[in-house]
Amino acid sequence: MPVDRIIDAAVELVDEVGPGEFSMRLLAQRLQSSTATLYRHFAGKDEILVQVVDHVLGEVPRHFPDIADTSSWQERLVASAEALFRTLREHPKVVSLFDNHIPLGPRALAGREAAIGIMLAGGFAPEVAARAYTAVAHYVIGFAIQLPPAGAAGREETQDHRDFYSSLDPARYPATVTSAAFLPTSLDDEFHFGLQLLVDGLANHLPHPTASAFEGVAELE
Amino acid sequence: MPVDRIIDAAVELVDEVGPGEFSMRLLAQRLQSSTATLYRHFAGKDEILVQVVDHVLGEVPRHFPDIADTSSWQERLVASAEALFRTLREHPKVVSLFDNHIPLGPRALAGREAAIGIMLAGGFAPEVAARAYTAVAHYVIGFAIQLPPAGAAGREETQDHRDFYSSLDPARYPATVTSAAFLPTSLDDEFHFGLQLLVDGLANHLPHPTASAFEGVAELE
DNA sequence: ACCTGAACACCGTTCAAGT
DNA sequence: ACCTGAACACCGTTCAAGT
Repeated sequence: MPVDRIIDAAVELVDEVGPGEFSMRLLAQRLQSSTATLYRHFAGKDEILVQVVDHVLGEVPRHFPDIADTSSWQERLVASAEALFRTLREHPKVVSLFDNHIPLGPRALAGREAAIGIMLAGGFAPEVAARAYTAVAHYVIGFAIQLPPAGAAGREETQDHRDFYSSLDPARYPATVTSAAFLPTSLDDEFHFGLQLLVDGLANHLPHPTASAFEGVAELE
Repeated sequence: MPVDRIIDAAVELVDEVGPGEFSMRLLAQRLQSSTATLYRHFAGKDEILVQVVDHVLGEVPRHFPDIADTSSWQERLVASAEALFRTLREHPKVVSLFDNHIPLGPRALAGREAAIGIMLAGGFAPEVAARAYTAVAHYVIGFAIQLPPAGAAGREETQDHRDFYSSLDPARYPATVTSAAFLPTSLDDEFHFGLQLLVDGLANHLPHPTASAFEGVAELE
């Protein structure tokens, strides 16, 4: 019973039934084996789920568009965050497993290395690069972890939320109702908005402001 | 058996043992009752946990510092996000319950209303106000949900992470190792950095730039 | 009306026993 | 060496039976 076969089946199973319904018995059954056999390869359920997380993170590079070497750090950082987001959207039930710990498996480390490398190459100080990665990564996780389970179809859910907010008592929730009609239709748009905020804010932390948000000021000085 | 007593005990129990170990039997035992009695008041475990989330969100206003009416939208938005973050840090095991759904209970709605109200009062268009709230809320959740369980003591964990990143092979993870030494000591600092990025980025979305990031430009025009 | 013990069909994990 | 059935101590949920 190769370890990889167990992990592959575990990812499939979590994708299908979610971490709540995932059980050692179901996994053993799917592998035509028994639970005790699983315990010969893994210390327990938690260890398997840690490997599931890292396996999914291994799919992130597949979502990277081809980016020219001349691209700005902004384009590269946005592309890497969106690649992570798309990967997590394909495995919505796996995102729950990001609870209570920062993934530290080999694929997670590779992603961290790539993102911090983008910042350093962009001219940021190491301290800023590390903080920037943390901020962006947590934003992506926070967005992904609250996505409704896949079954409900993304756009319908968005519509449901808008309708729900619109239906509230305007006397009690005036700001919520006012803004509800303007909620973005697309989850991708909504995600991209916050991501762009972070990137725009980062431009102010470059040691020697070049292009970007300071263009106007630079020209006038 | 009043409903409030059940919720209070449920919050206590989740705080102590986490959602994983939380069980209807343990809750019934703590209330000197039986599980079947709990089912007379709630449809099931999930419904109780939804109420636990909303109860905890009710504590957010306690973490609001007194803010003068003359404060800027930046100060007010930062204060509200930090109030949510502090609340969640006091209930680290509850944060896992934010999985897979956006809280829509009365306390959650009150928080949403307050934050969007801050943005509208600050002069933002309703569309931007809604997107800004979504971005900030997801950032806070994303940060809070990956916090290690309380037992391990916050600062030690941070130290552990720094040591771990520093100990990696510099040939394989050059950017990670380089930046590791500069990781913030305080989780609050790390949280505040990303939050400030979002707020800075938002200033660019004001319809008529007033004070803030455009000060220099405004003075020169 | 309100509560309960016992039951059902499940868990994660372990271990003696088989090949 | 590798695998397994059966066991242990748990789950969430239900329901007949008690007061």
